[in-house]
Amino acid sequence: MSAENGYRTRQRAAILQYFQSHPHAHLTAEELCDALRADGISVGKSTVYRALDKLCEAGTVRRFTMSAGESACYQYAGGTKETCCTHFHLKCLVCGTLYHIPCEHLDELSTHLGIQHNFTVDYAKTVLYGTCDPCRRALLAVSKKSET
Amino acid sequence: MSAENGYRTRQRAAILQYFQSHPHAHLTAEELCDALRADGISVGKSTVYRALDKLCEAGTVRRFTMSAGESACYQYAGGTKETCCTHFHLKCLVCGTLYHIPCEHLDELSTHLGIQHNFTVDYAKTVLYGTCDPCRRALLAVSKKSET
DNA sequence: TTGCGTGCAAAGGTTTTGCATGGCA
DNA sequence: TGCCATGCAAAACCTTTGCACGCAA
Repeated sequence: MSAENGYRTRQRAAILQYFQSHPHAHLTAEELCDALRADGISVGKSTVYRALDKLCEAGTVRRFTMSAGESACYQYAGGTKETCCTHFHLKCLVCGTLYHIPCEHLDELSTHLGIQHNFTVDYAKTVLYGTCDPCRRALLAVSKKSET
Repeated sequence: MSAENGYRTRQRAAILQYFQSHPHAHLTAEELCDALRADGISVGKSTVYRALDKLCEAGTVRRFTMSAGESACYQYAGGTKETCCTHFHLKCLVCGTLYHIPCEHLDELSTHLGIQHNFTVDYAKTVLYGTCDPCRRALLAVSKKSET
């Protein structure tokens, strides 16, 4: 369709470069704005949103939505679409950490869904929510404390 | 904690009854508002939000978040907490339909994640996104058409 | 009678849009 | 030169909150 993504500007280059040098960062539009400013490159908020939209369309960046009303988080999806599109993501609801899980079991799941349920899972948009090990332990510790 | 959910009012009764008579509906707060008005029961928007919050807390209703900026969707979760908390949900990104998939394969998945990856999946908050069969076919048809 | 529930309006937050200017090609 | 990108401000959007009044218990 459109191999051309438009003009190459200072702002877009900065945003792309930020993601490339922080491939595991997942941050909101505002946080990205701040990070860029910290790097000495001031970019308007609207520009950040517009650039993120384009990057999402191109598949370069992925957008995660937690709960409505909160900011969406963006993360680098790799130059090649394979980096984060061939495995599932686990997001801890407590600490917010995003875990990348390339696992055969999960591949089987999507195959199963495709064959048995006629549903094509979009790895790029799907995030499994739950609680990671460190946080579960921490929660248990807290709940024991409060049992006075 | 609180077996008592407060007063029983005309508005709350109407909302609960709506969900009970439309157990598979998943709609936004605004849509619920409109549906109630159509039934002859006018309920203020804030009241709907407040009631939905309570129902979510109680586990009677679940809240789905699609993408940031869009409205959250609410759906009846049944009187017993088990109805929708023991299986996964598939949401079609094209038509928006929510599919309930109680499937052994998916149970295995969560067991696997718990044992192998120390991650506790929250069924209530996790939705797998993708494309359902009818929509995939429709998309294929469209893309063939545009190949002039 | 007490105090929660309601509804309106206003505030809060994130994201989008309009428009004049600036920069890429 | 032409056109897209930028950035500011304002708008749009969903949701929450403040406050006076009404209704359940």
